Amino acid sequence: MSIDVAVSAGMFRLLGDPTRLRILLACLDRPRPVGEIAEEVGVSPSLVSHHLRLLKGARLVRATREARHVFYVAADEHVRHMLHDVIEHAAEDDLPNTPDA
Amino acid sequence: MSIDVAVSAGMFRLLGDPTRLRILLACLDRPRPVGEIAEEVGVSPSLVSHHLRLLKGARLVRATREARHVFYVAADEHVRHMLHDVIEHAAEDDLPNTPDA
DNA sequence: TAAATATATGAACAGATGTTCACATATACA
DNA sequence: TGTATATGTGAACATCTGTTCATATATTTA
Repeated sequence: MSIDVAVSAGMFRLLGDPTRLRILLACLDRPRPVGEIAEEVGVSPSLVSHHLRLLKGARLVRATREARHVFYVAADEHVRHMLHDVIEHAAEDDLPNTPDA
Repeated sequence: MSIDVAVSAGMFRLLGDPTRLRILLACLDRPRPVGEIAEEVGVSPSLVSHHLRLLKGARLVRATREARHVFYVAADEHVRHMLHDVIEHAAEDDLPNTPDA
């Protein structure tokens, strides 16, 4: 009945790389081909492919082949919601109440 | 107006280590002293201290000194909510629909 | 089949990261 | 002050991880 910390930490670790997080954000709302993601994020298609493989392995994205292109999307609403949530937290400006250094 | 990906990724990276995640979970609901956390997680107080410093630096926990002990708690409801959310996602059993390897 | 486009993969390297250990600091009490 | 308890810190080390580069696979069209 205990929480599977390893699995949760694994997910967090994947989201912990800025490049990989940008890649996931790039295909958060609609399916997008690897090349397009690579352009938007500003890295090589090869690197995007590497990262997408990890994200797919963790079920954070789904892949769909269509002709020469492979489209990737965030796996489900849960992923979208989670991402939205943390981004919101990160967006909070530094509060003035920081008592101790 | 763009998302601060670096900050979000930084938070995720911190949560991405199993030991550190366990430490945060140990003081998620109520303030707890370092030694107690160390015992529960099963690691040295030194290591707990190292990790708590990082968590504190990211405002994921708050520290309160009380006599010889220093109590740590999850910083706010946002952190608690976020953690709860992802753990829930991780708890989802492997779905049977895994089309392609 | 051959060529072109799109994506995937493996090896290799540099840099980051978690852990340990020894020691330092802080607080309380005799 | 001196001792005991609780926590913090720095260096050192082994391991992990992101990135690059070359190359392989897949798909379409000529």
